[in-house]
Amino acid sequence: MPKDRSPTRIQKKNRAAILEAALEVFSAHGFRGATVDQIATQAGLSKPNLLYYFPSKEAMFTALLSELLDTWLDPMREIDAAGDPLEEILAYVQRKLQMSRDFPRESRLFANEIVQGAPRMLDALSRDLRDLLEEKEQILAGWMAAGKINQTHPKHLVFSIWALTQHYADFDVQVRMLMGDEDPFDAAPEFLETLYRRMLTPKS
Amino acid sequence: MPKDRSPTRIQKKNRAAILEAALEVFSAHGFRGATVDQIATQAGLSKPNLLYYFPSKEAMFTALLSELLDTWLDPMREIDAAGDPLEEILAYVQRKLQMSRDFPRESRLFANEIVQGAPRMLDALSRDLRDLLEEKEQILAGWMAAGKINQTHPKHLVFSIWALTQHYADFDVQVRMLMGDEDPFDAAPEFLETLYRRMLTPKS
DNA sequence: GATGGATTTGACCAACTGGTCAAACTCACG
DNA sequence: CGTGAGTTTGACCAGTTGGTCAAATCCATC
Repeated sequence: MPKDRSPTRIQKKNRAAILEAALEVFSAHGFRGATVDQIATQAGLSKPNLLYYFPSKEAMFTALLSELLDTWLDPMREIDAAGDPLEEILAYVQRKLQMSRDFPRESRLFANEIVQGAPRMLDALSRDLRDLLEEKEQILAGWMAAGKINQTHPKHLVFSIWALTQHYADFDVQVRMLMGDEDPFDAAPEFLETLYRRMLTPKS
Repeated sequence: MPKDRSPTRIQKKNRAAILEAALEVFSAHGFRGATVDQIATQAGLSKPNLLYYFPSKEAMFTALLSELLDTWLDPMREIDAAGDPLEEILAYVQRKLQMSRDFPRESRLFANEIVQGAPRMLDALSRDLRDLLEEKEQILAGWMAAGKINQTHPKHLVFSIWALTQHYADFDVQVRMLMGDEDPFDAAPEFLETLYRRMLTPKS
């Protein structure tokens, strides 16, 4: 294992290559389904070399998670209590959808883990996600109480945004199989905008 | 492997026990993450005995899939072109939500497989699901053209129903972690009814 | 209650997997 | 350049896993 002094040029390059390869392999096969050898091959390194940089397969996984979770939650952090309620929500939906388009592997990494009970992620989630959701839930509830958007269950509203946007990344093969030539992401932005606009625009 | 004559009492019982155990284990760990030994223990049988009834782990998985897929698609088959459009869709949403509540393991089994690219399921899906979706899509498009429900992308509408309802089964641990004591399925039916009613009720 | 097919299993195997280690190699720096 | 820390790897190991097989046991039928 490399010393934890300031990382050398080589350390930086190899750690990055390993995490990139780990993302590729873990997101495609899940933790159990991925092998260290697969990751090594993908990274262009030998297996013992990987284990020189990370003490174990599990350490690669958790390092990857903690690196990604922050970025993953950023779109939600941007929801601004001072902004226009409906537009804030619609913009969040579009940011989240864009994440599914640009980072499908990250989405599938989380999906894989959560579907299987999130045994290696629940701690991180309850640490980072719980408070964030609570905060934004307050904002949504405030907007509803003020009549700025239609009344509905704030938590379920957030879940629905997650479900609808991540579906395009997590179930990509199914969606593409059923859509044939058409790119799902062509119509998705408008579909979701319409859905949430109709759902949330208060009856004047 | 038992003869494929009419199955004996014991064959019926053991095949059922194995498939039930396989559902439990595959849905929790995915195909690669599940071991034959786990399934055997869960079924109360020995490992060689499992392999007497199914030639391989893969055979157990595909047998399970083909047994479940039909039931899984039933709620969609019930959509009736002759019924009241909005009520037909709302009823479908509720049926699908009920499936997530009553059969979360089945939902997670499919989710696990599809997230990983559905290597063992894509054939079955494109055989059974493609035509069914196309048929119901026509019905939805007809309703929209007739002004019975609001205009929107029919395929994305169906995807949204799948995403929203299955989310409660597939991401169960996350949802429950964030909802604390409250049972997600208490408010979900009303939330989804409201969502689709607002989205689809045509502007009079 | 005998008998032959159906069922069950302990022992086993080869392949795979995560991880170790000592030896070899590379590279920044004086 | 020499040198020592940083990096890489071939060989290896122990545990796990899917699957086999011959022998043992069970059970429906006559």
